[in-house]
Amino acid sequence: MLSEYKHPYVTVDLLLFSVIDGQLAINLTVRDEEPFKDMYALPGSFIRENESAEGAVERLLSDKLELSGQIYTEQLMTFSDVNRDPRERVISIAYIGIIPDKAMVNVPWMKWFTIQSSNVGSYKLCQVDGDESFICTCLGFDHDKMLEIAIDRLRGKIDYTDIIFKFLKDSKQFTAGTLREIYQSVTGQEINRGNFTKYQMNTYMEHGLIKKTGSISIGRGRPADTYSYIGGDRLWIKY
Amino acid sequence: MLSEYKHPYVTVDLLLFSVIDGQLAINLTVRDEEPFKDMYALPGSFIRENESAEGAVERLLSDKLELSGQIYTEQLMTFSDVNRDPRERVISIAYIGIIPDKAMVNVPWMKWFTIQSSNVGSYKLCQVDGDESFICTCLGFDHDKMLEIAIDRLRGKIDYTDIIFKFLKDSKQFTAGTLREIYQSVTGQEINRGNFTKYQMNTYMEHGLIKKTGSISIGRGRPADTYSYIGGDRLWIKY
DNA sequence: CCAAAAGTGTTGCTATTACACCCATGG
DNA sequence: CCATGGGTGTAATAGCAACACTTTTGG
Repeated sequence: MLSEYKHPYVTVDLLLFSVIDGQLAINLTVRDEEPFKDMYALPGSFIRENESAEGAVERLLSDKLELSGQIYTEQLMTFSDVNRDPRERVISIAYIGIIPDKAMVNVPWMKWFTIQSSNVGSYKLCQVDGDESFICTCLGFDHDKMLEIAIDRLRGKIDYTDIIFKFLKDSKQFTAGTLREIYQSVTGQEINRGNFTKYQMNTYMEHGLIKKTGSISIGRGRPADTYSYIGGDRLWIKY
Repeated sequence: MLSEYKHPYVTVDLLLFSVIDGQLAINLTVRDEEPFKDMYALPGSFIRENESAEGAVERLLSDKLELSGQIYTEQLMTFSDVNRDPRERVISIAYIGIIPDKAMVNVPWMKWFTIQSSNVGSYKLCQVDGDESFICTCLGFDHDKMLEIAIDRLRGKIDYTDIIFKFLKDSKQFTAGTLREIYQSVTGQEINRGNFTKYQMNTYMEHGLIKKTGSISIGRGRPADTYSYIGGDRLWIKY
């Protein structure tokens, strides 16, 4: 015995993001039991004896979300308020996850909600593909707070890391326009098209994150240069 | 019972920083029992049933470090590798703390070590006031990793938050030179004196973090304008 | 009077922004 | 042939870094 105190439960909670129709979106599940029954909340799981928090997140991704393959995740922060779960003392380690396509989550109990920045510090969640398209203003537990912090983190990191590329459906073949749409969806603000193509794409290239493929993409309007993400795991720190 | 799995121990570990003689320094304690007996490690404590992680950190500060009053702390991240403690399964939530003066810690079991950036990703720790002034290259548990991450965090945040002011011995009366010394100690690189006074101090003022007191500080050379920190709790996000 | 420490000004460079112009395609 | 989307150029501006010069004190 290292300490005489009762051990808390420890869980991981996952904030899985994607971009849907030009808007940042989060994947939620409706709670089917108390507490917070019938409210939406983040998917989560208890950490088992023989796994790390990262391991629990991986298991959560494959078991509850039925997502296979490599999914980008990073730790957000840990929430430990004594009464954050009304039943028992539960400490939760929150993780951010990013997937490029909402269709990758293919289980009926998970729903996508687009995130609209309304007032400062609060968001409107609007269900995607919902027959009802209802608006959700409040999540179970302290998941509202987690969401706020996670969005701040995403917005902060999009300028000096390579997380933007985790949203790409095809990271080996994409255009500046595609990347710009993601950028705008995450930050919630418009960025000049010409400048993005010239400077942002150029900076990515200078840092060895992407390269031009040489081929072009066809569609409406002038064909666009396509790029390929080659930037392994390393971060890109500006300057 | 919410889950059938054995609960892990949960602790907080504290990375308490200060600036000593123009160098970033960290407060460590020598371990008096296994594992890692006689090695240096971060001070830590188990989280009790009725307290949050923040509460445990406060208790750690007052009980083990005998620090009273308001100390700046922030969560770093959580470490959950299954075997990070060889005895039992222990998850640790690491916190960063900052105090302005090494003399505030006044217990014999805590020692200060200045941090010298040597190669990339590794640091040399050199004991302060040590009769021996020995060099420590390795800490117990995964505390080396925690230290690395914490230093990165400090260096990253010093440019766009107000943590620099937490190092000030007297936040109501300080000079640009004092602040510049802290800046250089934390980042480990020199910054031009004139520019710091002109631009950095000006930017702090424009963001309402500090104001000129009107009085001047005397000493060798031309008296310096003094400033006062007025920036409450809020962060300062550049631009 | 001189060294030390501090405030302030100048200059050039770089990054960012806004905007304009032209290009290549599909319908 | 024209709307649409994409590449590229230009000019103005803002920020940053290096450096020089001046100011005010203590010894």
